[in-house]
Amino acid sequence: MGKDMKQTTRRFQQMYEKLKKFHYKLTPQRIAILKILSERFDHPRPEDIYDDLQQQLPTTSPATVYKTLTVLKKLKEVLEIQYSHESNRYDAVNPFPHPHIFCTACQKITDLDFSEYDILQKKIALQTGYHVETVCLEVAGVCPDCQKISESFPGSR
Amino acid sequence: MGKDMKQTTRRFQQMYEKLKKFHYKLTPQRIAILKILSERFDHPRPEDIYDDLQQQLPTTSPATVYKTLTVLKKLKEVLEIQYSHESNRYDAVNPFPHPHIFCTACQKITDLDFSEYDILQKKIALQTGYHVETVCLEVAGVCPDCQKISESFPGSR
DNA sequence: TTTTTATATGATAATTATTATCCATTGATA
DNA sequence: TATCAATGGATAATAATTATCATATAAAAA
Ligand SMILES: [Mn+2]
Ligand SMILES: [Mn+2]
Ligand SMILES: [Zn+2]
Ligand SMILES: [Zn+2]
Repeated sequence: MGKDMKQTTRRFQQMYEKLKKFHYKLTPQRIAILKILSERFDHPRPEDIYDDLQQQLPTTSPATVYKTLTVLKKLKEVLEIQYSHESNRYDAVNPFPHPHIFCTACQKITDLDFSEYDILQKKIALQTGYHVETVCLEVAGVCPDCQKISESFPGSR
Repeated sequence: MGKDMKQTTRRFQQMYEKLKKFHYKLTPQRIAILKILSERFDHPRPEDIYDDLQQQLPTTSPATVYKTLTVLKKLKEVLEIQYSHESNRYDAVNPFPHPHIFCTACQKITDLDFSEYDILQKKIALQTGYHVETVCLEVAGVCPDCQKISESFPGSR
């Protein structure tokens, strides 16, 4: 069993227990969604989750996916990444606020490992006098892999 | 003439000249929208701009507001601040990318004067190897004024 | 185990911001 | 002033999400 597998199982169990603790019903639909969420490291959209779900429970409705995400959001078991007039993306693997970086070439969303993110909140609070609640840092650019490709095919974009 | 007035006039002229330079027609609708945009420091939504516009040109359509904003966006004369499933907000007073802070109590959006924003891009590029194109930093919290109010009325929120 | 019941599901409609379409109008140029 | 491509306005289309509501069901109670 790989390390990802262990992490996946643990996240599934954490979410399962959280739902139980707060007396939400553990329906087959919800259990399937939890499993999908715990296995997807790529910040899926509701429709991505719905597509996966169709494999197992073909009668499920998209509304159920949205409703389950709403519940998990309330319980802070999934992080919602909002995009204007595109579908939201969700991260249940790491549900705590963290920054992301989006590659405009290959469209991949990756957790941004930016060491200073955690102290940003304090710095901003100090400089502005605000009581800071959320710090949303979303970066876009071209990933190293895609830079290599565009070097090999100059002028292709 | 106050300082804001001078700044307002200058921004109007800058936008006006930019449109002219790129051979966009200077219609009464566009001129009115430029004036509104140059005067509003509060990051208005398209519907806010439309409401103001109704005072002067009551037959204007919301589509015209959207189309004009699209043009100004392309010319980098307005900054679009995207909100998921809420209206976008626009800043033509300072059209260059900059961070904002939103007060969750009074709903005010203010330019975040965060001195380290400009170097964020380089730091992230260095740490990740990405060619960074945009850095979106949007903070939410309670502004100093609203903190005072909630001290005077403890437990009111 | 059966009964009960509050909650969840699924089908569908509603909502909302934005974009697309299309024809009549008009600003800019000659 | 005549010309014409660009623009405006009315309206339809789009797309993600949320609301509604009758039916089904997980879980607690009997
Ligand atoms: Mn993430
Ligand atoms: Mn601003
Ligand atoms: Zn890439
Ligand atoms: Zn405030």
